Amino acid sequence: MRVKTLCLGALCLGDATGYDIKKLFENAFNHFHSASFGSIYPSLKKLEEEGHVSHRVEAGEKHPDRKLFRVTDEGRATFLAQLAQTPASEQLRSEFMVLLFFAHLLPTEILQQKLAEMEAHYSQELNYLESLSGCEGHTSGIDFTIGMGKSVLRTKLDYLHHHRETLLASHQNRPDSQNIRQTESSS
Amino acid sequence: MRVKTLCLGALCLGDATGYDIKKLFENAFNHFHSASFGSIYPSLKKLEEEGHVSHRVEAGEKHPDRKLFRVTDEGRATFLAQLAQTPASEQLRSEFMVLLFFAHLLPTEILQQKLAEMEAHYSQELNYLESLSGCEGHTSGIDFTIGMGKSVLRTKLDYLHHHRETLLASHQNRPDSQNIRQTESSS
DNA sequence: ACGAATATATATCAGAATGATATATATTCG
DNA sequence: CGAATATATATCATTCTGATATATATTCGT
Repeated sequence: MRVKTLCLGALCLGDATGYDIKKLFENAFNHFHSASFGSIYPSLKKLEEEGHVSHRVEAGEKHPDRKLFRVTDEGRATFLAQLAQTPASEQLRSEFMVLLFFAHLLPTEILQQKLAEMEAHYSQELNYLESLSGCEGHTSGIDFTIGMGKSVLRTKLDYLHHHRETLLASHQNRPDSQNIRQTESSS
Repeated sequence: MRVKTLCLGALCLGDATGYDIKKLFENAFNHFHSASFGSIYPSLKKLEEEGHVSHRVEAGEKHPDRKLFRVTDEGRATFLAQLAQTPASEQLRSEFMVLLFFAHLLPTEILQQKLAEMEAHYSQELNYLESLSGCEGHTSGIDFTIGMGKSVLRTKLDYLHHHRETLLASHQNRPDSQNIRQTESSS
């Protein structure tokens, strides 16, 4: 889904600045999507050119230059249509699994360190999602994403705990574990 | 991790063409990474300019124009160093969860359809990973990624099965469910 | 009270990646 | 025997990221 569409959706929840939308992505969308300022601001510009949103400047009050965007009726209709047509899909991008894929090329101590690092990230994200569970005002759909996110993270942590030692043991005994430093050469 | 680095890693497993590398990403990396031809071919070009890989043309045999790439000693060392420095991290991009986040704006039947669609994808990917488990010749690291992938997919399917009906029920009873077609207007 | 760090806020840009498209041959399959 | 699929390389417009620039307000420790 294009960042443009995502911005339009964000504005369907209420008026917001580009900065506000970024914060929404960092908070509510945290565990399943992200977008940078470099895509948000140009998106808002295009949305306005297309008549999907309008903006007024809130100046003077606190900070200057607060461009508060609002979705138009036409923009709202467009978002609804695009949303209904968006296929349900997911794509994981895991540097962690790339590391595991090539783990036989790494020293065991580095592998150990990467596993610990990933575990820490998982725990941190689980904590975050658990803190979100406490909050009120969530729709049932949002609760579903949080609940699913928590279940997945618990599964990942469990998997890590149950297979960590086995992995490390077989990594240390892997064939070629000496060939990392000396590649085919008999120094 | 840059596609350039990923290509270098792929070539550390054996000589390959750009096409072969794409196939590797589609098969072995399937559940945790992807890359398109539009990034692979330019990456190989740059890697060669930098002296990390070399190539020879395999012509005549079957198809013409098979550019078979091979990593140089320097390229292998570079990849090992970059791999060890890569932080363990993961990023999910889920259109499915975006749909759930905005589910209150959709008719219940569409939501139902999206849930079914996602379930089908999960099942399909689980089947694929289970077929990979049967194969031999995997390092312990690769087995770990497959095992973790399977566990996560089973958790997602379980979550879907256990919360589907509850979500659908509360979606049908959500406030504003009539306001989707008629926005504040009393036609 | 003061300086540092952080938060609010917008904007641009180089570099990277996607997804589509073009081109061409070989193989498989009904 | 024609269609579809697989093999193979390459380019390009559009999109996105991550970094950088700019400026003010607030918070926090000392």
